[in-house]
Amino acid sequence: MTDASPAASDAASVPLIVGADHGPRPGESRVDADLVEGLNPPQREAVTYRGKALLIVAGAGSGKTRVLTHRIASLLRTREAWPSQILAITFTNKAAGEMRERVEQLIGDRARGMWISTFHSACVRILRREAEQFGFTRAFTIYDSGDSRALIKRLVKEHEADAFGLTPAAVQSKISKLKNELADAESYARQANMSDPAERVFVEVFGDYQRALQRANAFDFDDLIAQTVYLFRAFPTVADVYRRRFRHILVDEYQDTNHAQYALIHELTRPPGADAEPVDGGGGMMIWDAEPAEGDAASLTVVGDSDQSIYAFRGADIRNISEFERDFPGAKVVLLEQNYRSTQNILSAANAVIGNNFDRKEKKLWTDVGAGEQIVGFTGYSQHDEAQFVADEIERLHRDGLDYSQIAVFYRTNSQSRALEEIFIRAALPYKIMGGTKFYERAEIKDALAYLIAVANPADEMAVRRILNKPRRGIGEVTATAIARYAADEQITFRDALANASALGVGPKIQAAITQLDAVIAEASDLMLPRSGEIAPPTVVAEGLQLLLNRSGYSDALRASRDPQDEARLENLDELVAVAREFARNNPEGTVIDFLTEVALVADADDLDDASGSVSLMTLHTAKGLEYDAVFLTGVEEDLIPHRISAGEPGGPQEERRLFYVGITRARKRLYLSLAMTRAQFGEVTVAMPSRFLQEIPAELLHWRQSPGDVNSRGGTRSRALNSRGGSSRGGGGGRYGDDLAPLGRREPKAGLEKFTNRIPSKVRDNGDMVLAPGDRIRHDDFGEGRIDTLTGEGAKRVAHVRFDAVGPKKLLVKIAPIEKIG
DNA sequence: CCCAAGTGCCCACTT
DNA sequence: GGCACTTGGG
Repeated sequence: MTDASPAASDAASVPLIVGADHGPRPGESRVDADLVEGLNPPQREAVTYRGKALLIVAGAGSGKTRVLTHRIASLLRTREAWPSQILAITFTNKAAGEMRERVEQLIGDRARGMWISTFHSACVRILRREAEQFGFTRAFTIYDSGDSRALIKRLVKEHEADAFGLTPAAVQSKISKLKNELADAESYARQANMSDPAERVFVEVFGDYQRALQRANAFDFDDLIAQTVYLFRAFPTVADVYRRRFRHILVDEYQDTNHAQYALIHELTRPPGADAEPVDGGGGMMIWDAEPAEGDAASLTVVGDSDQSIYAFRGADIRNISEFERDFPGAKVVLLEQNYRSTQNILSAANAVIGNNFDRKEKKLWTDVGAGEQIVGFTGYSQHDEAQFVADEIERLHRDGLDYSQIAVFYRTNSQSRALEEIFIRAALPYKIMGGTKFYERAEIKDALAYLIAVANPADEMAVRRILNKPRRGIGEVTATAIARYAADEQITFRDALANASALGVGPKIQAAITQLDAVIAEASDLMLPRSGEIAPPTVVAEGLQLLLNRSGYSDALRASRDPQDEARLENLDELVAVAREFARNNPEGTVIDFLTEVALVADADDLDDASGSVSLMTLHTAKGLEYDAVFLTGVEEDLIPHRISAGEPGGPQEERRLFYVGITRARKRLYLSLAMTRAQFGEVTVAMPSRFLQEIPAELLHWRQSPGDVNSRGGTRSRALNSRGGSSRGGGGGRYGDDLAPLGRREPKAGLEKFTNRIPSKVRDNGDMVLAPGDRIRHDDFGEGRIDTLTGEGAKRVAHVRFDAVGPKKLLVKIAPIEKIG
């Protein structure tokens, strides 16, 4: 950062925004006793410290949310700050909601007016206010990754960029990375190697992309942050408005901030007036000019834990937190190490695992609640087996009195949820998939939203193009191009060109269709866009949406369809209308723009509290910040965690370890680590190996119900089975299995099947080199008799396609299916 | 311009 | 094993 050398920055100083009639009284920094009661000394310090910069290094479960909320509450209660002077940034909307709630619990209505939101939401608020300053309108659209991908795809095609090896995905990710670094097409071009044709084309696409966004009056996700930074840098007086307003800035999950977010925080914590033209006018006339507040930077509190940094893939820069003290000389650092969440066994496992990351500040979580249960390990034969174990164990926990809502199942990749779901449905276990809500990504929902955007932001050509032929109106690519050309010739927007269908030189039928579409959008606009001065009734968004869907024929087309899926699509649209109604209830003055903002930014909105009574399923990333009595960490396999793709990336395996660490530390009382020996991927069965992270857990902490060695073993390897407590010998590799990771394919039939007394023993087997041919009859333990149709794959992956007499066709992995040849 | 059938590619994580 | 995109015939 640049010089943060506020003249006044000693600890007790109080922000000095004193309005004429209201404002906090300076000089009070008493913190009410109840706000520090029950806090340990470092927590207390983190709540009461008053200085310009505070870093709270908060280990997992160390009560950081409590500290943050109490800190905010104390600032408000002592009147050191008004709510409107507080900006608290959280990582998710959900976390923001919870924080607001908890502050309100502490101090009631006084909390109203705080900005507690994500980076993205905060930036949208700022950008909507200031959009006119730099060529946008406050009705701008927010493009999600799908939207920008569609746009980039078109541009890549136009530039024939794929000829240079530039795929849309690669271009998108490169642009995103650059924006997170605050680079734009021009600045990138200046330092790019422009003799490389691929670079030249990329720069062109990047530039076109940005111009297209501008023309569409739209920002992509990354722009929301970056453009706010540009705005502040280009318009110091605008920046000063927010610098004067936000006197206390608090940032949660600071380890996951990227450079743009870091820069934004720095812009906001610069002393106001430092780089502004002195606003003239004789002095004293400015709203915010009550004080010699010039030169007084806002106070900054950041909370984070570098061991939980898991978003490097989207530009998170761990240095933001590790170099905080250098960025903010004189910063206070408070370390929270006492854990109030988990048992010592869980913490010891977590400490042991994360200790393998080099280049980290030593930090050891501890608790005084005692050792607790051992961690339970289980190796399933397949992912279904593994899921069955999870389901059975959950049922047992539930029978023992644990509520479903206190149980969570984590996995590395979203695709792993399928097997779990299948088993859970069969077991009638109530579950809910958190995050990963694809609701707003469904085609019909995106279509409906595009209709709304066509009304709210007619400049957004992408949205209008999207609905042009939905439902089918006979308007294809040719017609769309004609419209675009006409719009360009006449210097009007694509949307306005629809009003002049007769001038397009298209057939009468298509003309009529265009005119009809234009009329529907116009009618909805009349309804939904409040005339100046008027405030539309809150129901107007839901009504307008309904109108658009009905009058456009969209709903009718789905109703008339014979595709059974279209019924579900209709239901989804009904749900969207219901969301709009709910939105109106919560935001009586909410406009269609506000509604679109919410659905664009709140992807996981649905999981606020309706997970009650259900087991929660989610990715490890989604799990961050949450906690459960019992946690199942599934798919603990090489290539999954650490993920295959991470292996080649610098810092990849370390980040994967942190992810694993995050998963472990979510558990309060019980932790289960499970894996499968085989896993179906891309419709093909592959052999899995135990994750290297498993051997980083001290053997005495982990009790294997069924170890990889148990499933895998045959004579001679058992003693080296992974941390095997069941194994008779622990000699040799000391429980390590580093050289014992050969896929089970090469195993021979083994002795000692009787040892698998715990679960599904009949399925744990190895058929060795059973030779099968099409036409052979076999008997399966569960499916009965059947006949082999075909065989595919080789070796351990050899698959038999079998038609069973009783249950029909099935695919079986020959190597290990519980089958025998008959006849 | 629309549809059905075929093929290629893919599945990291998210605001 | 599933989706997105292409292709060829109405």
